[in-house]
Amino acid sequence: MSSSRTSNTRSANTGLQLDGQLCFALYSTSLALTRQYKPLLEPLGLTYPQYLALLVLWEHDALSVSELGQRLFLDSGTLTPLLKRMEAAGWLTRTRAVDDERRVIVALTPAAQALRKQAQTVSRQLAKSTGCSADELVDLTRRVQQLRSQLQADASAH
Amino acid sequence: MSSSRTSNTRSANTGLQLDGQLCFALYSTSLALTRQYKPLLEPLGLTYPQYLALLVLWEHDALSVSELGQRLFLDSGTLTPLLKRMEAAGWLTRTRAVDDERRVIVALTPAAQALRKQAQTVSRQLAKSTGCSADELVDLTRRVQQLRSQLQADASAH
DNA sequence: GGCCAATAACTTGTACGCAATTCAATATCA
DNA sequence: TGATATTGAATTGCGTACAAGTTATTGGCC
Repeated sequence: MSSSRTSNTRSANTGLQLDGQLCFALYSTSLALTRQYKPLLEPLGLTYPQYLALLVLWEHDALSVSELGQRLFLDSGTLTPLLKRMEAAGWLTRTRAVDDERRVIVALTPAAQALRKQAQTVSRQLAKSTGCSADELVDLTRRVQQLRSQLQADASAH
Repeated sequence: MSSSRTSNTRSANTGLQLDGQLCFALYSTSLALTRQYKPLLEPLGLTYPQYLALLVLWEHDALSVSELGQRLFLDSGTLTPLLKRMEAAGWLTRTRAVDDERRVIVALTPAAQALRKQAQTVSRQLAKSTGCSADELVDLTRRVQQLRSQLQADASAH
């Protein structure tokens, strides 16, 4: 009667098996993706979070640190040192906004603009190593995004 | 249809939109999950990776560092300091194996064993904040796990 | 104008991840 | 057996993440 799931011989499921946890699946898969990106980004002198920042700025250049943070779901404590490293590497400039000197505007250099084409190759290679069809990728992405939205809604509800 | 900004639309997809990237969805959602866990684990004095280590050891106590690492997809560079902190906190012991002194066996203390019941509450609360049904969770987990397997297969085929 | 709360970014301290290296213990083989 | 290779942890160095606290600037409000 109280016997739980039919499938999967695992008896007495306490909800604490590592293998069954969505959280761990996302955690370990996200790290695996970063590892997959590394050899592709290393020749360009970029880390994965830095590449994400470029993705945002290629779409919309000249954002403030907090606007960038809203899109990446990261705060200034993470972004400030990351952006300083990217500035030192020559990918972007950081300048105080004239109308509001609290804001720091991040803008791409020509070097970063020129990098955009190579990045497409990186994205395509990654998509290939997932072994998924385009439709599968779109569907899975949407589901994971929806989960993120739900978590954020739940978090802000307290 | 020429260059310039915005284009929230799906036209001219170069594969470089942040929003469309599965990689970023997994990355940001994984971080969001860790943030969600934090207030639940903080009262127990645990971080999320430490909680994952406990999940493994609750299922199978007394593993070597590398066996633990295989299950968590983490290496000794990450685990050694993490396990030392957990040892200092009284959750586990680290002892050299008698038959092979290179191996370090990690075993739970009674305190960590006693924590298992409270952890079930944590897991259940998290599942609730995802807003997903049990079936949805199982399905999404399987898909993400499959993606992880595919990436690892691709990586080892380099 | 002067006071004060809010805001944006920066800083500090802790804890991961991971590549690369080091070190000790074990395994292999001429 | 002794030389050598391999293995398992630990260490080092760098780059995130993030909470908490600091500083400078701005926007009300009287």
